[in-house]
Amino acid sequence: MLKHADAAQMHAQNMSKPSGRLFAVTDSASAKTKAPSRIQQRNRSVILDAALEVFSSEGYRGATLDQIAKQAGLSKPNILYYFNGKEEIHVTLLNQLMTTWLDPLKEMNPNGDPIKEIIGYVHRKLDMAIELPRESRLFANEILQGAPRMGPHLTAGLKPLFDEQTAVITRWMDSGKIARSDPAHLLFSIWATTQHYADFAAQAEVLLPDSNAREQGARVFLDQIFTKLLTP
Amino acid sequence: MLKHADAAQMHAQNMSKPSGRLFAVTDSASAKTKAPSRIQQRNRSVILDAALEVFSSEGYRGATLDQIAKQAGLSKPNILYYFNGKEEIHVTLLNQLMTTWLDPLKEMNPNGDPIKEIIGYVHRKLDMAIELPRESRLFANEILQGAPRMGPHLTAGLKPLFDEQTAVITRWMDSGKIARSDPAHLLFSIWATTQHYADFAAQAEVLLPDSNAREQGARVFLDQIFTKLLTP
DNA sequence: TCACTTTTTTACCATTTGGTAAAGACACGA
DNA sequence: TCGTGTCTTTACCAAATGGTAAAAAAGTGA
Repeated sequence: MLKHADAAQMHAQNMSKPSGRLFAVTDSASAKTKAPSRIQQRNRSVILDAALEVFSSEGYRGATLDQIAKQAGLSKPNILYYFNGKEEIHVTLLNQLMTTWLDPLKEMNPNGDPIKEIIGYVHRKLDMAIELPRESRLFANEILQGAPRMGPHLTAGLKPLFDEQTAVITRWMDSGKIARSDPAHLLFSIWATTQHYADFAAQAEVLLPDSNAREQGARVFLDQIFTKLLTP
Repeated sequence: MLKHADAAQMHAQNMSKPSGRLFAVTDSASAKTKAPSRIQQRNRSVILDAALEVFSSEGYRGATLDQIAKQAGLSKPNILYYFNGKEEIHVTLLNQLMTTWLDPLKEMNPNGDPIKEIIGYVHRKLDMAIELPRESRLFANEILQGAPRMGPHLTAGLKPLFDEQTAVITRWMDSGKIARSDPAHLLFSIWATTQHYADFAAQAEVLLPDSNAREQGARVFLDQIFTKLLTP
């Protein structure tokens, strides 16, 4: 536990590193780290991709550095050369994820046609679940576990956007352009139904084996259920 | 890894146990184990309850026997006196869960009023998510991880019931009593929206802190969305 | 090519974790 | 109350796991 404290202090004092370990670029101010080399960029992203694979299917505690190393095609110490530890890798992934996750919601345009905007959001979310199932599961794992390392992100990142967009939806309802229903639960139901296809894929694959039919069926169904709900 | 094989063989040959370890009552035929004592019944259920708590919030690999022991108020070796290992505890929980999980779906009556039956199912599912969040999360964890120890259960238990009930729903649609939509995805959406309130509670609590309002809002919203979908 | 930095490997370590052996405490019917 | 079987504790262990030190290898600019 002292290791991190030591490293932080060294960094603050801008001391030279005694051993051959790269510095985490986590913080912002002071001691500007020099631009990452090509090797660094490549390996960091290889590691993050491998870690995404492992964390998303095993959860944080279930994932091991050995698994990640194997998946990345690197040795374990080599991985610890690029990241200060297992947790730092996980946190990095979570930080990246937050952006990806919030983007589609941001794109909802208050001035557009309400039904089109909301259905469009449903489609973007479904596309994400299908194209980025690992990200969806990483998120699901984190929330399932009580969001131990994402709590602040939810409060600082998601909550404001959520409040903003439920307000937009409320205004749409007030104007009579869509039928009235609880905007918060509307968003919940969009998240739940779309992410279900990534998070519960193991189940869906047993019950509806044809993956093309499943995707197509999901799209049609979600279109239908949300259109019916929203149509005044 | 030989331990299990040994134990299995010993059991098959009905040999007497050399050490003071209780036998798992996993199998059915042969070697009828004598009725469990009151202490045994109590402790097994205390352990299972503790394990449910821990497994559901940490996942299988994230959970440790020490955590379970502490939660149960027993020593680790004591726990291994009642169960042959971590996995056996987990499997026992999963087996119990399967029944609980399938029951509400079974209760859907083919001769009842279609909309009432389906909405009733939605309510039962929502009640379960709210009253048994640990079970919901245990299930979610297992499926998220690719259902490594539940795959057979899905195929043997859930799939037939799923096929049966989608057929019932299809007949209801054929008869014109409810609007047409994909029955499989209808069930998916019911599962997704209801379990969401247990599995993503950490997120929902940040976005909609008042738990009473949340539950009530969920009930009203789900009622509305599924009624609108089903009404011809 | 040479000196210097960055990257990778080898060889470890301390802790955690699932699990065991065996002795001791306890319960209870005879 | 005594003996037998049930339950619990103490004291371990081997493997797995996150992490480190330091040397070797590979790049790289001059």
